[in-house]
Amino acid sequence: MNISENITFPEASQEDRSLAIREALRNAIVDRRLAPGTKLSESEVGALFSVSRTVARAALQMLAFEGLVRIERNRGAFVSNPSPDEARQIFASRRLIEPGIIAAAVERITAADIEQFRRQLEEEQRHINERGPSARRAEIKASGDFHLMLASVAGNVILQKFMDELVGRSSLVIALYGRSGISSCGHNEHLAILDALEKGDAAQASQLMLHHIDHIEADLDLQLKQGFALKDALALT
Amino acid sequence: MNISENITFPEASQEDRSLAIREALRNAIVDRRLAPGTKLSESEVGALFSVSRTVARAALQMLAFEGLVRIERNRGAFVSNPSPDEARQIFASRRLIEPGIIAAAVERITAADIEQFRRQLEEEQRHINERGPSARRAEIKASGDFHLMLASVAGNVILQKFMDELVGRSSLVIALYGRSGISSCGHNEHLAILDALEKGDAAQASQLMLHHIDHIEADLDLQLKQGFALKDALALT
DNA sequence: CTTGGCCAAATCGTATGCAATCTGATCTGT
DNA sequence: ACAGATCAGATTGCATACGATTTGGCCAAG
Repeated sequence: MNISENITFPEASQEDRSLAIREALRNAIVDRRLAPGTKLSESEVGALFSVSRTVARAALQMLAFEGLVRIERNRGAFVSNPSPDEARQIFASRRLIEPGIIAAAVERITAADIEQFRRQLEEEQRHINERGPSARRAEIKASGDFHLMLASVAGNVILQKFMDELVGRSSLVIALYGRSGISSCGHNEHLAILDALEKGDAAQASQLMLHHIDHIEADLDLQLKQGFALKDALALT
Repeated sequence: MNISENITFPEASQEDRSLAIREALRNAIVDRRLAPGTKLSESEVGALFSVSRTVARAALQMLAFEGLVRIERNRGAFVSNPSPDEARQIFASRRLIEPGIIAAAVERITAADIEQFRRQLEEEQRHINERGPSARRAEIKASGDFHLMLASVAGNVILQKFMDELVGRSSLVIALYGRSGISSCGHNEHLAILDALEKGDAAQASQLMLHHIDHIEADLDLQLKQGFALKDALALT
């Protein structure tokens, strides 16, 4: 039990490396640095992170479980290219789950939580103010984080896991089908939801959340891309 | 492209073997042939199914994602021992999701679906009539299958996946905390739900489903086991 | 010039080997 | 006799090796 061993900085890399790779790839996919359809070869991923194919493979399989990549037998892993129909199912699922999360969060939220939410929303505002593609990525990510924090406050780990998956897939869908202009309006809705939460008004917060999800989905170009779906049916299904 | 190659019987075993192992272990866990806390060593699982540790490990990791096993680093995989609190979260999640599934299913259910449901419910009834531990296992499984069929009819693959996980975990919880006597009353509730679905009455079907979930949860011994939770905090948490 | 089949390169699926870590049993010193 | 350290056995984490499958290009026949 050498103390020196424990003093080594909190073994960040010592942790499961496949988890770190999963996280890095997840961010890259959600940020759209990795375009849908991109092939993620096991050897390539392994080489990028200086690990063997074994651990790269584990990371890819985790992402496949989350729906962010699609694995075809003997062919490899590809960044998911969710169809418009899948996108609608994602938002339908969120409309079911998020009001329940609100209801649970209202019961448990603390003043400290609210303070943290406010800081998070300021961060979000900052990303909205800067323009440019990388700021837009950060904006999508920050917007997702708001919903994840909410799920965390709700205190139901299962719903939290579901929201993890749904937010990741939503970010991918927004990056794919989103129109750039209007998405910033979501920020005000986040603020309004937080205010309702602070007042303890679960019903209003739920209503606001539902409208918020509606707005996000309405901001997508799901109909026009049907011709697109035809094309990538030939290209990569 | 030899035709003879295609004629070879649909390579059922040639498919991913880890998926088959996952399924087998999943059934064993849900049927309670594998008790919570049981260690699932990679070598042991591999030997049982005549595969290498690699594929056994993949199966165990999939089960860990579903929450049916718990993997501790450098220690191995164990059958999950969900806490009463976790059980409550599972049912809270189901109360959110299943009414939404009902609403979607009402729109899409066909006469053929209803016919299939009726056959499934007859099967369920048969298991209830026989007594004995193996019949009880089959009863729990059949009851879960009803909910899974519902999710399948709803046509939302994401919710379907969530329900897969929730039903599996519920079965584990029921096997752990369930009182044997009353659970058969669930069958009538399934019938009532199906009737409401057939009439196209989504509101009533949702109400019935919520009550059904309430009844399942009320049938559990979640309070008394808190002393138990203390004990297994020392034993294997 | 087009079409079909064949072959090689690349990639995946799986088995196995080695190092690291944990468990729990023995041994020693007080 | 008991407490704590040490060591052996077992098990996991990871890397690598080998066979299987797919892919894309080349060559030949029509």
